[in-house]
Amino acid sequence: MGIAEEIKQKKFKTEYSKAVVNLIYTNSWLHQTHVKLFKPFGLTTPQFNILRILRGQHPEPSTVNLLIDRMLDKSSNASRIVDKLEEKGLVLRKQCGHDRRAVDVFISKEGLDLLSQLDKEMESWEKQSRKLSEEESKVLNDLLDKIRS
Amino acid sequence: MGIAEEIKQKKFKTEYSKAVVNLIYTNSWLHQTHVKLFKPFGLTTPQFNILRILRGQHPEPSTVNLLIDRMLDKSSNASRIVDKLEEKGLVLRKQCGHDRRAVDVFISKEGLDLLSQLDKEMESWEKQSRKLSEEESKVLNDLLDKIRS
DNA sequence: GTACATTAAATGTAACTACATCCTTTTCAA
DNA sequence: TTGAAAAGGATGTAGTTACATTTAATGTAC
Repeated sequence: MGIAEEIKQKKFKTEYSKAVVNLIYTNSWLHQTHVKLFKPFGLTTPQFNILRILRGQHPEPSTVNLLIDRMLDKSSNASRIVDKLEEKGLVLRKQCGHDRRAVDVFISKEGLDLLSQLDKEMESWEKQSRKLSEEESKVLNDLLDKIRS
Repeated sequence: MGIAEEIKQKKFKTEYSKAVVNLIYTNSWLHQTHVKLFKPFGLTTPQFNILRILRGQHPEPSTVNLLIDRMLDKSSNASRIVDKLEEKGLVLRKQCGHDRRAVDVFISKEGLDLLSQLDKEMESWEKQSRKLSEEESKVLNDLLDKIRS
């Protein structure tokens, strides 16, 4: 079912304005599936995102500023997300050696273990529900990059 | 700049998993621009979305359930968004004639006027910042529809 | 008609986001 | 060296979302 039927809007002024709506709608759809996927593991989507960035840096630490810089959703509060992850024992905070304003954030063993479980979940979800080929995905990536350019 | 450079993630397992991240990131980018666009008019993005649905139905009313059904972001609370719009005089609520549980929501003259102002803003924003042709937009729409299929 | 399930919407609440402000440390110009 | 500006992060708060519960009206089986 196309976006027009989905939200019962018959006409769009241009294909582009339809694409803008479609992007928002598809993102919302995707977000719902992620929420359902992460919930059994007690993680929200921003928490998952931060954990993945930390793993990307591992074993090097990340400062909070680096996390903000790389977060997908710039609007959420990195400092407080790290609070939550720390409470759960998934990350560690240490004062940075050479700049005492900065904080080094590390992913813990528990964090890495949780992520590797989630990797499996994500992978099997992708396999099951994936509708695009690699070539189609490549085209989509190029178009999305172009929108923001 | 492609998504990989943008969030400094060098490698993705598949083009599809890259597209998933790209979709989230691009949506966030788009959301920021909408927030900036609507702010001078005192509207949030869900409020704008609800107003547009109401205009689509106008002069027929919409029930709250219809709004929920068509909202782009299913997670937000339609009833409370209508509260805000009502406070601002942009919509009216009336008890529905033949089902007294239901509420008919109408867009007001003020609401229509505000939207037509915003239309102009949106249009000039689209003209300025638009990077995709109609054909490219069409391809994007098809791919997004396919992801959700 | 009466009881029970269902539906439409509103509301309570805990958590989260958005944004401003604060605190501490660092930088840098005079 | 010292005082102002800037940077990194934490925190306060108002508003919003997520989700469960409540209230009221309708539908339905008996």
